Amino acid sequence: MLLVRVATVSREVAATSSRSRKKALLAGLFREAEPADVPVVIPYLAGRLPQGRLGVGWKTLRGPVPAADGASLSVLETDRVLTALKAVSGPGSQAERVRLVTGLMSRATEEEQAFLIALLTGEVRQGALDAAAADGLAEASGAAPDDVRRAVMLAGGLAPVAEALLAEGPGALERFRLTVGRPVLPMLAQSAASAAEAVERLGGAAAVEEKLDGIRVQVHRDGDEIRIHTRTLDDITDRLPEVVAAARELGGERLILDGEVIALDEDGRPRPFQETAGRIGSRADVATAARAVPVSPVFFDVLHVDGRDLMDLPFTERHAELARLVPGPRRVRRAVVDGPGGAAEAERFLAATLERGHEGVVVKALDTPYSAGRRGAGWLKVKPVHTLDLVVLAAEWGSGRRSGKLSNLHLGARTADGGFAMLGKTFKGMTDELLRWQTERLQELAVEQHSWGVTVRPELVVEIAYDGLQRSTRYPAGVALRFARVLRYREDKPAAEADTVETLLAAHPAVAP
DNA sequence: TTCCGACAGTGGGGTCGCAAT
DNA sequence: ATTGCGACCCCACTATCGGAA
Repeated sequence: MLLVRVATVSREVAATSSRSRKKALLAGLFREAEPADVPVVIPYLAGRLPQGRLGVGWKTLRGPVPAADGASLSVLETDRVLTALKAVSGPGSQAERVRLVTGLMSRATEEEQAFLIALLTGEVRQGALDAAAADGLAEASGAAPDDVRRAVMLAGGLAPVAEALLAEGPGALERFRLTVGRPVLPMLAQSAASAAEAVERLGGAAAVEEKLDGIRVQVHRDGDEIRIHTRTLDDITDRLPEVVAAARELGGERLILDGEVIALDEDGRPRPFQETAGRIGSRADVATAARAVPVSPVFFDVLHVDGRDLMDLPFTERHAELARLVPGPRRVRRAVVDGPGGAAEAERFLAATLERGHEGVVVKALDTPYSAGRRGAGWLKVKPVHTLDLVVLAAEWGSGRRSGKLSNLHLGARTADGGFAMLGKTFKGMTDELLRWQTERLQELAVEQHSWGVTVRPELVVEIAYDGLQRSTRYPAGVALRFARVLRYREDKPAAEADTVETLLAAHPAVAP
């Protein structure tokens, strides 16, 4: 198959807002693909590279390359070049990457170039990715959409399912079963404003579990063989020797466990997320990193035990197995609440959890199965929200559906000398109406136009929600906001009454520099 | 007919490893 | 030794389509 077919279909998918039309377009091309093309075409149309990321980003792709006149590049030739690109390393590798990319681009038409750039940067914004591709695959193969999605989730990706389905038909789906050693997409949680609201929404008995601010892991044990995967299924086994050792101490020979890895102090209090993340990101000298910042696994779910799949069982039953296999200190603390006092009890558990230094809680329905790969309504996370009144210092032009709108705000707090210190940026929490309004308002306040946006007179006050402070080397106060989002503008409030760096630091003494 | 679940898009800060400077 | 890029951790929120109610 020629690359131009994929590029054209991607453009057509992007052009329609109808999801059923997107699905039909994807299905059409899936049917058209030869068996040899399938492992490449399927990921391409889901906006992914079969090789994963290649070490090529915007900067590497910046040089414009004259486009080819006619479409001659095949999907498989493209894939061969990108496989070669992935293998490049060592001194001179950057020049070699540029050489390979330039060679590929020079053989591509303008439309193909645009698609390749989007693919390489991971920004194929066609309004249809994993879920749409799975549905398209179902339509193309005649399999039931739910069965395809389940197989994709169990396989950890679309490509193997697509190959089997298109070669053998719907019967091939039976092969995709939960397998120890093969990671499954983890279940995610929705958000709730309070523990009481979460209990209310679940309507009935619920488990309230502490939410640890670490790295999500899925641990597979097959006898002495241990594998550890992240939320995106990356294998990080080699970075976590102490977690491997801990997993060997558990009950059961063949297990799949879900949990969090976190750095704790001697007294069991959590260290800042930045320390856990730095430790788990360290690959070069694991032994040294592990001595400096040891981490612990803490589990909250189990998907498989010694030949029995537990994913479809109610949480209560899965947790009973977990308690049998994993000792208390290696399990997340929890309380089961029920009845009229349940909401209040959940709030008390949340308060106690925060007191111990943790991030919040996850409230879980007791009767729901493990919805792998989904943001299930049976898990609701609750974290405390802080707010500040900050001053807009600048705003950046948005992209995509926000083109032509001032979107990303630079946020400042007042300083002792009467100026403002930037604490971070945010683009979150804005409705289309608010984007329109702030674009107009900020243009009125603009003192300087840049290619990236505008700087403004520091007069507009905006109420910001955030999850906490983190240390920063980038911002002048030495701290930055974590997960900042807009709640509302405070036109009633002059900038002179906005919050100060001093009060912010006082509110987060543990993080203050 | 209205409601709501699921997806995709729009980007945020930090940290590490690696290559280039 | 420092700097810049890319990958990958953490992530919140809104708009929209289409099936559920």
